[in-house]
Amino acid sequence: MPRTPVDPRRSASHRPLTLRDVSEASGVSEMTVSRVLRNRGDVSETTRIKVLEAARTLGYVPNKIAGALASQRVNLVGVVIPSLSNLVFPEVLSGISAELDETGLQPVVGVTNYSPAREESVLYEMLSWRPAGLVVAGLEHTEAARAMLANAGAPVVEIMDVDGEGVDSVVGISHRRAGLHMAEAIVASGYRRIGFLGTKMPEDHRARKRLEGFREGLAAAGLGIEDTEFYSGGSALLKGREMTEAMMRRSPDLDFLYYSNDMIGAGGLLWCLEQGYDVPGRLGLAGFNGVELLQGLPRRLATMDSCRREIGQRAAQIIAARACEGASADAAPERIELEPVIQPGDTIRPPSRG
Amino acid sequence: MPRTPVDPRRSASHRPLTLRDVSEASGVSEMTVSRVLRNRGDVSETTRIKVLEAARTLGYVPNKIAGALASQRVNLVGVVIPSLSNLVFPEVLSGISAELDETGLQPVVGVTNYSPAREESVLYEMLSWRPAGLVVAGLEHTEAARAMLANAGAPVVEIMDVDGEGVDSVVGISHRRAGLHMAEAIVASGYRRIGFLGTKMPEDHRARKRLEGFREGLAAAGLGIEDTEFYSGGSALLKGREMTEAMMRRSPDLDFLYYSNDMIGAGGLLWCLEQGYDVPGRLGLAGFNGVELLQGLPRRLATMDSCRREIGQRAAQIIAARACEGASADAAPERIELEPVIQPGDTIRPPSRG
DNA sequence: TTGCCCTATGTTAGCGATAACGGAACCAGA
DNA sequence: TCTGGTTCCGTTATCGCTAACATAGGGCAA
Repeated sequence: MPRTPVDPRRSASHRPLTLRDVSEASGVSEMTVSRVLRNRGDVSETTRIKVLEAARTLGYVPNKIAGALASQRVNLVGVVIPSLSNLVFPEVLSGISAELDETGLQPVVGVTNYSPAREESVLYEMLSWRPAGLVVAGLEHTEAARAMLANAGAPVVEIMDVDGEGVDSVVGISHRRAGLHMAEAIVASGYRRIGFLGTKMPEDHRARKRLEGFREGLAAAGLGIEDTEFYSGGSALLKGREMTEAMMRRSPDLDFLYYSNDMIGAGGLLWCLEQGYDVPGRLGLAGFNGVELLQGLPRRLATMDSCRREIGQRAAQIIAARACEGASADAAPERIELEPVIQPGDTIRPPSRG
Repeated sequence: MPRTPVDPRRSASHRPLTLRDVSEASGVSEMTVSRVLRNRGDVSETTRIKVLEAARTLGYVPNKIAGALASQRVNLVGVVIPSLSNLVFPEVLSGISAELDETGLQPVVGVTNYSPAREESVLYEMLSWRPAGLVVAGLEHTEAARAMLANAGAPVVEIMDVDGEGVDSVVGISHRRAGLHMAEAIVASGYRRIGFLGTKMPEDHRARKRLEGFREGLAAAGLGIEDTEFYSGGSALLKGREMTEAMMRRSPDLDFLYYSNDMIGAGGLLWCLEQGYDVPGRLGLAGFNGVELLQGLPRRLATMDSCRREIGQRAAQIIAARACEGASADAAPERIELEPVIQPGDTIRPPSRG
C-alpha cells in the first residue's frame, strides 16, 4: 500500500507539486522523473526506486494536462449517450469500460437527454479535450455535429444502430429488422389484431425505426397496427400499466401488444395478469431489449436481446485498435452488425402450423 | 445553426487547427481570438463577428488542454461512484449533472466496482486532470485515497453517507438511522419474527450500516434477526425471489422480511403474492431506496427514500460555490444530513395500538 | 590506445493556450 | 496643449510536461 504523507511546506504554501519538486527531492533531472513515472525509456533500477520513493512521500500526482499538451496524446475516450436512466446505456457503458480497462484508455461520459442541440454542445466540449476516440450513440446528428465528428482527428464509432450512414465506424443492430422480425413472429403465431405502445420522443430514432420495421412486417401479412398509445418520459412500469389499461379499454379486441421497451412491457404484463387475461392464449405480449429485470417477473415477457454489452465491447475494441496504430488512423471504417434474437418467453404462443 | 465546413487544405494536411489559424484567417492577433471565443475582455463588435465567422468556417474547436494549462483552471468535476448498474447512482449523477449544467462545470464519471484499490486508481487518474472539484461516494477509502483527497487542492464532497468522518464536505443520509427507524416501524406494527435479506458485498458500507442500525433497533425492543440470507451480484428481481423462497422454506415462521434494496424486495414481493401469502397480514415486507420501479408493482412495497437526486444536487451546489470563490477554497467544510422518510406502501401493517 | 555501441541521464525547444501588462487611438475637460 | 480616462488590441512570458537530441561513462574488440 503506497504511503502518501504530505510535505508540511506544501500544506503551508499550497503550491501544487510539479515534476521539479520530485526531481529536487530525488536528485535527478525532471526528464528522468518523467521517464520513471511513465515507465518509458531506460532508467537504472536504483534511480527508479529513488524517484518512486520521492514521488510517493511527496504525494505527487502527475499533471496530465501538461503531459497531454506536450505529448499530443490523450488517454480519454468520449462516450456520448442520450440518457443514463434508461438502463440500456449503462450496460453499453459497462461493455466499453470493461474493454477499455486493459488498454489504459479511459471513458468520459456525456449525456445528451435525446436533444440534438445538447449533443452538439457535448460533442464540442469533448472534442476540446482532444480525446483519443469517440463513441456516439445513434446515426442521427445535426449537420454541425456530423462535421465535428468527421474532423475530429480521432476514430469515431457510432453505436446501437446500423440503419443509416455513419461518419466513420458503426457497431449496432438493425432496429428496423428487429421490428420486422418481431412482426413476423407475431403473425406466425396467429395473432391478428395488434396494438403498439411506445415512446412519444421524436428523437428516439431507434424506437422509431423498430416501429417502422414492425409496420412493414405486419403489412407483408396484410395486417396493420390497430391501435397505438404513446407516452413521454422515462420507461417505467407504471406507465406500462396505465397505457395498457387505456388501450385495452379502448380496443378490447386486440390480441397482441407490442411494447417499445421491456420496462413498459413488464408493467403491461403485470396488469394483464392481474386482470386475469389469458396470456399468451387470449393476449400476447412482447417488449424489446432483453433486460435482466424480466427474469424475475411472474411470466417471462417475450423480447429481443439488443446486444448492448457486446456493442459497447466491439466499439471499444475498434477505438483501442485505432488509437494504438497512432497516426495511421486512416484505417478503413468498420461496420459491424450484430444479430438480435427473439426470446419468446411465456407471452407469445408457439408458431401455429400451416 | 452553425455551419462547420472544412478547409480543404486542412483535410489534406491533417494539421490540427490552432488559435493561430483562426487569427490568420480573421486578421487579428491570437489573443483577440482567444478573447472572443471566451467572451472575456473588451472586443469591438466588428472584430468579434469577424473572428466568430472565421472560427466557424474553419471548424475550429478550442484546445482546452492548452487553455487549462495556461489558465490553471479546469471546468471538470470528478464523480467517483461504485457502480452504474445499480439504478441508484445514475440518479445521483442526474442530480449532479442537472445542477452543474448552469455553471459551465462538467461532470466526469469514474466507476470503482466497489473495489477500494480501483477507487484509489480512479482517483489518481482523475486528480491528474486537476479537476475543479471532486464528488466521491462513501466515506470509506484507503489511506492513500484519503490522502489524495485531502491534498487535491480542490473542493471534495463525499456523498450518500454521513455515518463517519469526511475529508472535506459531506452530503448524505444516515444509513444506520435509516435501518434503525425501519426496525422501529416494523416493531411498532407488531411484527416479531424478522428475517433480513441483503448483499454479501463487504465493501457496500452503506448496506452494512443499515443492517447494523436495524439490529440495534430490534435489540431495543428485545428482538433480534431470526434468519439472514446474503447474495452476491447486482440487485435483481430474480435474486429476490430465490432468496425469499429459500428463507421462507427454512424459516416458515418469519412474519417480516427486510430487504437491503428495493429490487430484491420487489422480487420477494412477487414471489410472496404468487405463493398466496397474506401481505401484509401474515407477512410484512420492506425494501430500501424508494425506486420508481415500485410504483408499478401489484402492491406498493414499503421502503425508504434515499434522497438520491437531492444528494447529487446539494453536492454539486457545494462544488459550484467553492469553484467560483476560486483561491479562497478554504471555506469551512459543509455537512448536510438529509432525512429519509418511511413510505409504508401496502406491505406493512399500520402501527398497532398500545 | 582508439573506436564503437550501449545504457543512463541531461538539455533544449516546444505543445497551444492565457495572464498580465503595454500601448495606440480617441475623446473630454482644464 | 496637456492630462487623464476609455476602449480596443498586441506583445511577452509563462503553465508543467515530453520529444528529440546531446552527452557522459563504461565495456569490449581490434
